[in-house]
Amino acid sequence: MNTKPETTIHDIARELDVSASTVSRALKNNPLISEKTREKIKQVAIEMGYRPNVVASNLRTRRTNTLGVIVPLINRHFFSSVISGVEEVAYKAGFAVTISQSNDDFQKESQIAQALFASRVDGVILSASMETITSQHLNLFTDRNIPLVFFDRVLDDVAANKIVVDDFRGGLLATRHLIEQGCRHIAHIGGPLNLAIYRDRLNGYLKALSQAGLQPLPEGVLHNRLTRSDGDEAIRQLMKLPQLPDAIFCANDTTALSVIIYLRQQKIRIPEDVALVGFSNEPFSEVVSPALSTIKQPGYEMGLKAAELIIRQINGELSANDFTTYVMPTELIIRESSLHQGVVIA
Amino acid sequence: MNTKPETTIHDIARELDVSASTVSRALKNNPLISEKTREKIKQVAIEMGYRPNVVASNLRTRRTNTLGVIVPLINRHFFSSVISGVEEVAYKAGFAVTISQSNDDFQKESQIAQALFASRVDGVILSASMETITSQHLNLFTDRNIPLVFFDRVLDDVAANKIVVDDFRGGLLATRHLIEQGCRHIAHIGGPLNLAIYRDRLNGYLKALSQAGLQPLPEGVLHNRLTRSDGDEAIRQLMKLPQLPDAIFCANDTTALSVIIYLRQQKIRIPEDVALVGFSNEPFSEVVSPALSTIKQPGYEMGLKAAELIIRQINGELSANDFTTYVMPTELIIRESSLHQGVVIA
DNA sequence: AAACAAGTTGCAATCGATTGCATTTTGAAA
DNA sequence: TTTCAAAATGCAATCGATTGCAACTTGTTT
Repeated sequence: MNTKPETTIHDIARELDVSASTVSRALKNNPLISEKTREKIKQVAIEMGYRPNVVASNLRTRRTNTLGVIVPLINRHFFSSVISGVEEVAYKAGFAVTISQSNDDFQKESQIAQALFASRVDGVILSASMETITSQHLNLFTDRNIPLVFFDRVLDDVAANKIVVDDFRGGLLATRHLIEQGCRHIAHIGGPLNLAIYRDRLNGYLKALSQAGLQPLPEGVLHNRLTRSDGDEAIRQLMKLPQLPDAIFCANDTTALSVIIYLRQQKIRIPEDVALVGFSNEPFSEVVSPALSTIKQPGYEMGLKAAELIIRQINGELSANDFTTYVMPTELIIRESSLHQGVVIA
Repeated sequence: MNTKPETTIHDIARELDVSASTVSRALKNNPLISEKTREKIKQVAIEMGYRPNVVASNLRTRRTNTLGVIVPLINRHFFSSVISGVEEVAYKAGFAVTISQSNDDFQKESQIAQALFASRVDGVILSASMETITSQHLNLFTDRNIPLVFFDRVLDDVAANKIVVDDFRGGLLATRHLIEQGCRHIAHIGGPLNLAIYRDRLNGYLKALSQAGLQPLPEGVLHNRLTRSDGDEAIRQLMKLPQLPDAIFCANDTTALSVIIYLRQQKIRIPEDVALVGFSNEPFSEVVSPALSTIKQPGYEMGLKAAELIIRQINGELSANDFTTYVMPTELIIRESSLHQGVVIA
């Protein structure tokens, strides 16, 4: 009933009257070992139900073949897509993936970093919390040359490979599109400005406006943590302004959804009275009514890339002090929420 | 520029002229060590930037403080919610969480099991793939008393703690509700019958019908893997039947969404012509148009429970051969897609 | 047959922490 | 001061795999 005893290389060695080193080498297909003994050893290993003890191996080799991933919230489509991509690549390369969520709490992010460091992951893939301003908590990794790859919510002051979408262009395209629809009083619900992605989206928005000779809506540029309730609060605030917005560019789909729900309640028409563009292309965006225009972010592909990069860094295939920021393409998806011609899904 | 050398307990021991055992005990707050030396040791440990080598500790203690989680698809709201719950509890208890996805592929599920086994996770939380029929691949764990907890897609023939929702009751409530709305020709798009949850949902559906003296729609009970395209195919098939359905109970929201989109295209009204109930309460269900009636599944809470159970098993707090199936409550959420009175969101 | 290189295998230390048991120290009682 | 239990510390083996170096087998070449 209890655990059957584990077979070790020593047991196999004893069985065949060879040394443990020979067994170790044979199982690793080391060419030093003759084919004959190698085959025999492998045979016996199977018969004895041997499983290598990776923990012992890890101790000796100082590698864990484990990647740490820190995201704000696992349970969020964009992030779970990235994780899915990371897992896919990591699995094929023989790495395990350890996931932790910061809940957008800097304190927890730091503690997770500690924990991952203590557990000696070989590399860390990270998207920062909404609260993250400093990067000292990551010195643990940078100090010891433990590879670090950022995605989406990257930190400017850390030298590392980074994967982002073209947030500036996203903001630009979204806003320009709204302008083309005839909107002139365009508000923006943005994220915290300590994070580059939200600065970039904001700047894209500002650029599109200035290119069209327009001003941002006075008091109409808000910044919060972009949750459902933040969005709710923001839209209430916007609808109290002396000059009402005729369009809103939201820095994520979640707040755009809050806007849709609130406006629907208030019988304010979308897009006729207020046009709307979000960011991220969450699954609900396509099916919400009205369908939400948004900027597509290739989460899964970003995950693939992040994993590829970190594994190459771990394997020393990438220069250790020459980092690149990979900009993935964004795409504006135009749906009902911003279409003034008013095409309705057939 | 390169990695600074690691401090070990031996370094600390040498520094203070004590033995490594003393250091080890002191750092673990072992009462054998006097408070005075304990304090001194901790002090020096901090000064020297000591970090315990968990790998060495794991080797010695034969524990990894790691939980393995296998889900069909990370990037799916229900599953990522469960993972989120697992992570929450695990983190607090000092466990790392390793995630893998089977992509609903039995082959991959088996390989993941192998990998988790090899990496010596302390316990495994699992929701089976659509293809999983046998459970031999899990003998690895059961043979060696490695705790296993199933959730949602459980396997009948494995003795383990299991967490499910009341799928039978879900199917019953959903179907009964459709009957109460006046529907008489109710179809069902279900999942593979090798999985108990889909059998239960089907049986709930059948029970509700028979209680009302109704028959299942002839040729109107389909089984597939419940993807978007499966749903698409299924609804096309149903709409070719001699007796058209006036309602459909879908075993998940994904296929229900396929149905909504197809019927919308065909200008078939929901719920007037065909009423609809899904299962799982995905985030899009609330906002799709028409809003989808569905059965709520408490994913996050299931994750919390799964983690709690497996950790208690690992710690030997639970009898090792006395297993329970925990049935979480389901709740019918009634929305537009099944409301014949036709209340529209205000 | 001697000599030597190439091909195989083994020895033993190492990775760092843990722990049963032995030993030493401390302090109080006799 | 002696005695002895209690308290504190150290010894050394252990967890299982890896690897530089030494040692031993082959087989080939003069």
